[in-house]
Amino acid sequence: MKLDERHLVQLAAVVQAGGVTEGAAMLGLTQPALSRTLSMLEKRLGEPLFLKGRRPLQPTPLGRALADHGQAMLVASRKASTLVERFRQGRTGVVRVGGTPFFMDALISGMIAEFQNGSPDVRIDQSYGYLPDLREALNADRIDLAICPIDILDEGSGMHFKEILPGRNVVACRATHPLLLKRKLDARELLDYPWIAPPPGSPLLADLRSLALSLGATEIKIRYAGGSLTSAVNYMKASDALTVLPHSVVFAFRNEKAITALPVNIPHPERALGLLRRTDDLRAPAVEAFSAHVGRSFENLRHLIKRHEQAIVWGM
Amino acid sequence: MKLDERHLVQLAAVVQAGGVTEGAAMLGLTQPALSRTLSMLEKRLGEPLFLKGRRPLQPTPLGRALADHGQAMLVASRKASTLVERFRQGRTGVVRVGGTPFFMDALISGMIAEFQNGSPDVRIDQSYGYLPDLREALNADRIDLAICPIDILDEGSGMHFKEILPGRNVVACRATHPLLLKRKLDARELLDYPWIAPPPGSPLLADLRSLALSLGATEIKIRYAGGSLTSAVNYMKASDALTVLPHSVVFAFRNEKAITALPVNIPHPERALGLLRRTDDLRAPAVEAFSAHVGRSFENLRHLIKRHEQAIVWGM
DNA sequence: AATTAATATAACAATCTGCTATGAAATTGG
DNA sequence: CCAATTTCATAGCAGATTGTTATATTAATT
Repeated sequence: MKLDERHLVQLAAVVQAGGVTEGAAMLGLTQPALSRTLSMLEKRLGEPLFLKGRRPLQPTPLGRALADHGQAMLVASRKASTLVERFRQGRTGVVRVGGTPFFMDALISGMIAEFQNGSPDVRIDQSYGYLPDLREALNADRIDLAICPIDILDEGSGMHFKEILPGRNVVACRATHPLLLKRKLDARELLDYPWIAPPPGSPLLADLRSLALSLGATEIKIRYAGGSLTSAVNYMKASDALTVLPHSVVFAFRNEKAITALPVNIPHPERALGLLRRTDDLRAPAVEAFSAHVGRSFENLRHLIKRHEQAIVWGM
Repeated sequence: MKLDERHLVQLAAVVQAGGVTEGAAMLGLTQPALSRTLSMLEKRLGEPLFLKGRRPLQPTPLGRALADHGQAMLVASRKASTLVERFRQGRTGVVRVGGTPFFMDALISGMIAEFQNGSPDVRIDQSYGYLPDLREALNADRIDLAICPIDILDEGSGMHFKEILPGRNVVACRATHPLLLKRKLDARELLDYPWIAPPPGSPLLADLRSLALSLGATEIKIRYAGGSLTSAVNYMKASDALTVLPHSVVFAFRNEKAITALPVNIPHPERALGLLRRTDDLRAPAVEAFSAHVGRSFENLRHLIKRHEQAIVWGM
């Protein structure tokens, strides 16, 4: 005997509400609609679901038992409804985000935490990679969103890119670095210190090379390579080593007062940090919401940086 | 967003089966029917439920989550179906049975246990009463079935009566009663011993009075009254007291060898034990099954009694 | 590139759903 | 005990939904 799920739900509503009229109200139906469903059910089952001629409507044992199952369905139905609702608002779901390690570690991880304060039911799956990997991952639908620096010319090819922070690199060092004491800093003095190489594949590695080139050096003293951001920072804290980092990454460490940027201008790349997504992706709302959050966070960050720099200037 | 329960069930089937075609088979539908349901769901939700252009069909996170709820409904639906099935076969449900205390305690309770060995999901609610109460309870739908002795003339009035055992009373005593030793027993000797009165309201009480009358006694020595069957039997075991009991009740105690019937014939009442039900009751299958079981059990009992008596005769 | 298997679409008949209007029955209050 | 009121049942109808078969697309396989 196959039973229509809807019928059981309606039965449950009637039993729970204690009457056809109230049950109908609970479901947003009219009373005759429900009444008919009950009649049909009873006719098909060949068994009464309610004691006839008694008014507070009283279910038979069978009626009550079936209503229990209907209740389970009703509950599942409600859960499904709220699930959809929340999903639509981007308040539930999964966002698979990939990005370059330094940005992810220094900035995005914190933004994820903030985002989840407001949307605790959105899970974030983070992965690391550089542009080619991320592009590939997007195309293979292994991630929904990539956060990475991209050469500004590099567009098209089924991807949508949204710039969230202009590219700007600095030379980072520990806050107690000897070069910071100099009145006027000659860029060529940088070559006297050991360097930390950014991870292979990182655009920063290319930036470091072009920096060296612009300083007229054929070679720089790479002392340490392959470490994550935390490793690089820790290494810097304990040495006079220098490295090239995005300004925003150094800025993110400002409160620790352990590392800082040297006051030298270095060529800034024709590159900007941004959000990369497939254009044909039917963006899930949670992805949309997270992207918007990241966008807003970086906007705040830009303002923070601007105010911070003005303060520095005033302070000088 | 209200979702059609049926749609979620279908979604669950597709996700569980891993494909539209197999999901359709699982539900006993055709593939296009399911396919359309999925399209409609996606259109209404505005969200994809499956990754497009991938085969084996793979659900999106939302699709999977909704399918989980659908699965819950599917489970509830199946349970409801088997519930109905079993209910129809009388293998589940509630039977409210009322009866006279002695028969219930001596015979019916055991039959209930036997019945439930085959139908463990049928609950039996037992209550006690004599004919007027039972009639009333049947009419008020407090019980489904009454088991009690009824005067054979007494019929009609919206009730259906099925005789299951002819009325036959005996005088019961303990197995070691002195009267059992007599070669020839004069009925008037019964008056020399103390008696246990059946409970007030019991037809046995009337039978006891008419017995006394037939023995020419104006009065009999009532020593004990008001006890249940167990009490009466225990009292008998420890004394020379006599009482009037239905033969079948005494027979039910035959294995204990503690009480027995005196070999005297006493007037048997124009009364029979039977099943009483309302004629207009849309007999639930469980009630039907239980009634049938009780009927069969008493039939067995009749044969048992017959064989037992023949054995006794041969043994004499 | 051809074949195969699976999914999507189309068209149509039957059913079902919901509604409004109205009748019947049971409870409530005098 | 009867009238008023509330609640449930029934009827009729328009529109939505369901299922079917036949056929077109699409992805995987060889």
